[in-house]
Formats: sequence, structure tokens, C-alpha cells
Amino acid sequence: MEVDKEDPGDYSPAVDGDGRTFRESFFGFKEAGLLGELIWNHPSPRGGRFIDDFSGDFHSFVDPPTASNHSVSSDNSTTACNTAIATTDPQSIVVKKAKGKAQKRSSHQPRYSFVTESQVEQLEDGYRWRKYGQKPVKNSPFPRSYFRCTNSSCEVKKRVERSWQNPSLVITTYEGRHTHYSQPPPPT
DNA sequence: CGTTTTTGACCGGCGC
DNA sequence: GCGCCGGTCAAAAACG
Repeated sequence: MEVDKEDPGDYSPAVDGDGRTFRESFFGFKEAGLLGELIWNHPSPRGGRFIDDFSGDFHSFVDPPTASNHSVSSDNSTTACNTAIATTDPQSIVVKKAKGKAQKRSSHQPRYSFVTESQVEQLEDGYRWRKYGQKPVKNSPFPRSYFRCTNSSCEVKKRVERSWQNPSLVITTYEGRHTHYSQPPPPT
């Protein structure tokens, strides 16, 4: 289906008014952003290798070929990966800015997506999350999980799913901003 | 025993 | 108006 019919032009560079990257702002504070950075670069099985910011046409990752007319060569499963890496240029990193005019959708907060290579889907990002839903993705063998920040009145949401093309890639999407510092979960 | 996960039900938007 | 679909709720199970 038309996953997101929002105007393709409704994107913005990944830097907000304060000069923070969206990665930082989505994690609330720069400290938290640094924490996430450290974790992402850490190749432990609990974390995952950070591949790239990926907030633009990330549906080429998500949408199965039947629902997406992106010309994806079936024998080249790295097409999407190349696409993601191609956006490494900070200027080309875009984030959906579902604000502005038509807010027809149920008041979408700003989103931020990125791709990691990981075996586990629960990536350690410095925040505690409570899972509140899981739905199968149409025409995809992998489900999509929905999380919410466990902190008091923080309503940041997060969704996690695997690439239908490359099962080793995990796509994480944050929605909204944290209103607090990160609270790393206690070491198990 | 408090918190989190699981899982089907439910809901609102949208296309037909 | 109906049905599909993505997203959320909530009750009960699972977990520590």
C-alpha cells in the first residue's frame, strides 16, 4: 500500500535549529547522542554495527517488491545497502518533518531512522523501552515491533524491523524527542 | 510482587 | 459503506 504518501519534498537536512544533528536531538541531549554513538560503534552482539542514518526513502528497505515499484534487482540484495551508504554525506541525510501544513496523519512527530547490522533487534541505545505491539509486515517474513519509552511522561516511540532484503540489517525508527536524559538500563 | 512481553482485539484513516 | 491496513490497547502470561 502507499506506506507514506507524504510529499517527498517534506524533508529537511538532519540538523535542527540548534545545530544539533537529528541523531543527537532524537536522543534528547548531546550526551545521550554520544552514548548512542559509542554503542553503535561497538561491535558487541548486544549492540550492532551502525550502518547509516537512513531517514529518507527508507521504504525501499521495508516495502516488498510487490508493493514497491522501486526497481530492485532481485539478485542484488545489497542494492538497498548501497543506497543507504550513499547517503553518508551529511547534507544528504534527510529526516521527515511531518509538521507544517497537512497534519492529516495522527500528529506525527519528527522521525529519525537508521540502519544497523545486528543479530538482535533490541539495540542498546541508552533508553529503556517497553514493547507495546508487534505486527507482521505484509509480504515480509519479519514482524515489526513497537516500543515506547518507559520514562514517566516521555512519549517517544520507536519501531524496529528487519530489512526484507537483507535479514542482517535492522531498521530502527524513532518518533518524537526524549524529554529527559538517557537512563541506561542496569547491567543484567 | 512489580514490571515487561505477548497476542488478539480494537480503532481510525483511506481506497475502492 | 465496507474492508484493508498500520498502529495501539489491554488482559493475561511471563519474567526477575
